[in-house]
Amino acid sequence: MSGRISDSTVRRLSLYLRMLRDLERAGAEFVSSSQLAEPSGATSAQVRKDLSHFGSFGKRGRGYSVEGLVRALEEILGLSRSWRIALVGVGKIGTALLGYGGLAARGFDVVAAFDVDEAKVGTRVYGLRIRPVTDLRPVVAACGAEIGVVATPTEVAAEIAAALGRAGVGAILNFAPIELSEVNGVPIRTVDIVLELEGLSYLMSEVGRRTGSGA
Amino acid sequence: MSGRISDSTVRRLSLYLRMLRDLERAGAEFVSSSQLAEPSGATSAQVRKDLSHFGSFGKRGRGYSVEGLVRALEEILGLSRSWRIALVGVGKIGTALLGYGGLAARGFDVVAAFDVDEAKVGTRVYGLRIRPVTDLRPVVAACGAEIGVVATPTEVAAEIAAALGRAGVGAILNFAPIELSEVNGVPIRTVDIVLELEGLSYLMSEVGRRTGSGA
DNA sequence: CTTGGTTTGTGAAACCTTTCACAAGGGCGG
DNA sequence: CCGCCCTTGTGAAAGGTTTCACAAACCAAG
Repeated sequence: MSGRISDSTVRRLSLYLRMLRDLERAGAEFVSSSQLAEPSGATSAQVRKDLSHFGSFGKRGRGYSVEGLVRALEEILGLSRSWRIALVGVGKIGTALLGYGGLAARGFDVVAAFDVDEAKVGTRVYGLRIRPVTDLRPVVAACGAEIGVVATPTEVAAEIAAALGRAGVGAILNFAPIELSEVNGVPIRTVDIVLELEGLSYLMSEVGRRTGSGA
Repeated sequence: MSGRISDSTVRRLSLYLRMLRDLERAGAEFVSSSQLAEPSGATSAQVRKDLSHFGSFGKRGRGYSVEGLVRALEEILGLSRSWRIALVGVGKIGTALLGYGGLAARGFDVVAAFDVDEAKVGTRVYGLRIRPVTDLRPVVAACGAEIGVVATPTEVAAEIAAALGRAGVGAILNFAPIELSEVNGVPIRTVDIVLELEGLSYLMSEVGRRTGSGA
């Protein structure tokens, strides 16, 4: 058990947890690895292997206790607590995030928002007062945000990420289309919509090449 | 050469292309695999291996012609043309996408937008008229959209994705926090912000466990 | 208590991706 | 034309992830 856990495993654990919470709400007592596997497109063996990295949670012949596994996965994923988010950049994406209730519902609270635009600073967006980026460090420290979100133009994304790291966040989620390298052990994950679209573009073109020229 | 190309390879190709375009704008003539590798966090060997799946683009001793490789990658990724997008769901994320100039700038044009909300239907958002979802099939067919974007609530995401598939799109980008399985050979890629945050939550908790209890 | 049906946990095998290391090729100065 | 230096393209090795397959364990019924 244990060792270094791959991103794909962690990703699947989140998906299992989602399904488990649905099952819990529906009043299910036990669930098998094959039931758990279906919605995430995994196999039952994969579910068992994923869980086995962290311990032994099931009963042979019976499956997993829904409630028990929910608690275990919340513990593993760090979701038995809530996290505070500092958002930098209240443009289109930033605003969409502030208005997205799904975050708070899952334990991710945006507790501070920053922008350079003086016209925005001081106003309230979905109830949260926008602060000037110049106050980033003290405000992040004061409100104890653990996660920084970069929703700025590409040009300043790296700089802002570094500033968030210095301000003390433990992880960063980046929406700018640029690959940021982790600084000071602060992991950075990038959500890059254009990259996803380009991936789809490749797949569609590949099909064309395959069926088109292969005839 | 060729065969099945992995997602990670395609992803990196996009990143190489980005850097190459920057280099082209800056007037560079040639680039080496190691220069190309740096911004995407890859190694020079990986760059060469990635490219080798599609052919032989470099000159030994010299590197790759920037312009030549830009054209080659655009061809490979299907980016020497532009793509038409049909957006379903003009809520917060949908609106942010409509306003995001970065899409059109990179050849992804949103040509149709749909919503169920009658208050929104008929209005214009960033210049685009919102259509009722009931018109999805004919409108998508008429405007020839190749990519569908699902930006609806989770509950209807699967249904909308299926409808987009039937309407004739070749690929789907999904923003709802649900794993959708590809239907009819239409690939679906999901951008799941909560999943990313949970991944970061895991990493932060892991560090805590490692340093905290390992003492 | 024993038998039978079921499902976990897990080594081993298969598969896939990344890294290594070097021969082959190309340009340039002399 | 020659020799030197540089960088590609690529088999082979290493490393990682997924799938397989089965013994061990559990429950329920008789």
